[in-house]
Amino acid sequence: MRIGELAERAGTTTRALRYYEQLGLLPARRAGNGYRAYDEGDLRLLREIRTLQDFGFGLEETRPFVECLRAGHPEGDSCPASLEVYERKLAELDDCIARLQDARARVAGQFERAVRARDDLAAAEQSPRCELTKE
Amino acid sequence: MRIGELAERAGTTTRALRYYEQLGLLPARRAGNGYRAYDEGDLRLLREIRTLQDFGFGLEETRPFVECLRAGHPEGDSCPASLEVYERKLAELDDCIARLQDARARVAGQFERAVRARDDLAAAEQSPRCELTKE
DNA sequence: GCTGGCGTTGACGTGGGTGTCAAGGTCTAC
DNA sequence: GTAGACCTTGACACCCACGTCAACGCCAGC
Repeated sequence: MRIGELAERAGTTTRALRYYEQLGLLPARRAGNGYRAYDEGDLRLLREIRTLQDFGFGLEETRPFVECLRAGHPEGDSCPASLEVYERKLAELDDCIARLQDARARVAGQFERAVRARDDLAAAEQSPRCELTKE
Repeated sequence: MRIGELAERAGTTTRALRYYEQLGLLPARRAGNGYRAYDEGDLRLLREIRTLQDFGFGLEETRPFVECLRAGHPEGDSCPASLEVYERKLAELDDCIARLQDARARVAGQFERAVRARDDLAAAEQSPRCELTKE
């Protein structure tokens, strides 16, 4: 299988595959003419990479999973190193979510305060009868 | 006030201030020698920028707030354009949080499945008495 | 033999907010 | 006058996962 076919079957691009090879993540054998040659195992590895990326993993974080599969294990997450990446990722996600929720709360607070200020001002301008009732 | 003093008082760097000027976000007057000259009003604008950045706003998103202040309003969020940015940001944060929570759930699911698989395998290896009891 | 569709490598661009360096000008203090 | 702290502009570096383009090689079909 050549690069174009693999890219299509995995739903990615040839550019990405060349990049993965450059990182040493998905090295390819070469045919006699210099073309990259892939097999079904590579497709499996590539699908593992894409799935993890979809979860928000960086490419380097997918490496333990790929190497685990390449070592012959049934799943990419059958190895301790992969489980550690899961744990690190969960902690990272929790931290990120917490920070975003904090930011959201602060922005919401500012927004509500600003809206109240605007409405108060509008009310004051619309009813200067307060002045009249005082007089 | 020159650039170094303003940067220090706002807790940022001269590099950032030059960048903001390049964006037209915080233009500076020039002294006779070509040095940038800032006043207290600029410090106020800069603090607005830093506060919003702290909330996760991009620099372009701070522009309506800065222009609102520069137009003489008491707060950066006294203008409708600023309120719109708040609303857009809240929607964006909600969307981002939801996607992260979804990713977190999926990773957690994978993690738990992988741990169970590992433990099942360990249990099977540790007690091959099943074989003996069969015989 | 020629066209078109594959493949190859290499290099630069993207975005955001700076860090850092180079090569110089300006001001203050001694 | 000179050292040192400040300022100026301009330019390149960073991160990440590629997109895009250039200039070329390989191969199948007509």
